[in-house]
Amino acid sequence: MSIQFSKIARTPAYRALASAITEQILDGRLPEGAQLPTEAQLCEVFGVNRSTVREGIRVLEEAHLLRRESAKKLVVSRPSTEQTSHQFKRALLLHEVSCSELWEALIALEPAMARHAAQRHDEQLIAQLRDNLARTAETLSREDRTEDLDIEFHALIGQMCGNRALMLAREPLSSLFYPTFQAVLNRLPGAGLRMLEAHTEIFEAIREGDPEAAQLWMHRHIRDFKRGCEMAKLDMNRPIAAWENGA
Amino acid sequence: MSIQFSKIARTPAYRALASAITEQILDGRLPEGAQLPTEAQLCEVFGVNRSTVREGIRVLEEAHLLRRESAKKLVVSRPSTEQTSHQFKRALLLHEVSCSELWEALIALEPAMARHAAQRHDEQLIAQLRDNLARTAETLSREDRTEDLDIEFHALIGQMCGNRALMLAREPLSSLFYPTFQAVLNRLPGAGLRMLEAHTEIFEAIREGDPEAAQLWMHRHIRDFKRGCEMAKLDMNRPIAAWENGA
DNA sequence: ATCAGGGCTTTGTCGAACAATTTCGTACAA
DNA sequence: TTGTACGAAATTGTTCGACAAAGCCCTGAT
Repeated sequence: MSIQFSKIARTPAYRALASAITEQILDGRLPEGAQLPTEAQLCEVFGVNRSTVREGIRVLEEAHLLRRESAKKLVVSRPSTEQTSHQFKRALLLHEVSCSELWEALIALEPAMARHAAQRHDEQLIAQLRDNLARTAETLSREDRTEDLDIEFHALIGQMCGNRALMLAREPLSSLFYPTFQAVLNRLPGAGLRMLEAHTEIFEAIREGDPEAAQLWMHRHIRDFKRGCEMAKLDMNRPIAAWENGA
Repeated sequence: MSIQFSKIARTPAYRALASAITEQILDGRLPEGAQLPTEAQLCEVFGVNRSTVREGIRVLEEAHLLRRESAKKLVVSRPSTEQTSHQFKRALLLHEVSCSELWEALIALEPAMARHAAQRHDEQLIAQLRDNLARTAETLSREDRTEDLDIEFHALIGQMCGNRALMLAREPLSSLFYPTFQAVLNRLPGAGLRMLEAHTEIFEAIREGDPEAAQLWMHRHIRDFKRGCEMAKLDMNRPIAAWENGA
């Protein structure tokens, strides 16, 4: 019988350093906002050269576990919603996920979020929603950037439902849909008005604290959108593409 | 009137380098699998020192846009499902998202996925599901690692629905729920059997290609799980915690 | 006490070097 | 001609040392 050997794991020092710090962050020994030692001190602690330390820090910065607060203050951080959502978006983009895949995910999430939003009463967010509707009505007459207000409307509902897991999952999907929104609104004359009507119904349901109605109208709204895509002759099976303001 | 100045963006060279390469990857000039020049060549191209080049590469590696294929072969990569899902999980963990938030997201996603799964006919995945059920039945008598099989069952349905957006959103949520599954199964004697029954119904619906039934049973299954948490006296408002095998 | 200035610290970047390992090319053997 | 083994070159991971620029702190003058 022969002895079994497994491959020797050759971990570079910069990676070992990054892992060591990551571990301390994840188990709470390094809490959010804690300031890290200087590069020179890290050299001593880990017994490696500054170049190596710096490579390790790059890794952690990109993972958003560290960030620079000022030019020479490196602190422990937690990945922000935007950062996480940005990573998610990029992955979906590179995998060339199709519009229908996105849409199927949205129609699962958005109605649920509207439902939860209706169960909360946040006067400030209700006011923001009202304001959003007013601006939408106004821009409709000018045929101008309506899609931005659509995105905003749904984002506000996301905030209102107060569920970070849902928010984190929804935001990238919604934002990747932007070019499609744009296309539908441009090609279908009645789409903007129809959108405003649906938004209004959803808003009313949320304001009155009626989860069922909010969910139902949101479901209709999203379903309608797909119909809009079909009427605008958009190919839902084509992969989504990045749009200028953020990939 | 005074001239307005905006802050001068002082981008470090390693970051500029990372951005330049990222851009080329995102717009397709550097396709998946393409091999990058050596560090020395990158030094020449960008006119910076090798240390700087290396810091830039670390950034891209951590973003999973580059990976080492062999020790000295650096190729363009797209973030894998596991990598993206890992980032997502870590973010949810660090933000101390509560069990009920996770659950609300899952009950929005899982039934939709079961529905889509029932609309496909993948004999191989159906066979895998059948096998999973058999193993679940077997382990039930031994009270042994049933939670692993639960995770696997839902993952298989995720694969079956064939929607990568849904899969990417669901996987981290499900996996973060692991310790909770475990707790419920340990504390509630009948929970394992009840789970198996629900899985069986879902499986049958999918096998018969009945989307409505698949969705309905999955919904019941997830709803039941919350009930299980309540009966097991688990506090759903407590933040989720990492479990040993992967944070 | 407040403010300005100067010195120290720290980061970003550079250049050069070396060990270990991989890859390549070549010469040799079948 | 093909296959193989050896040696050389290339490449990465890492170290050391250095310097400019920018930020921070302390002190001294007002």
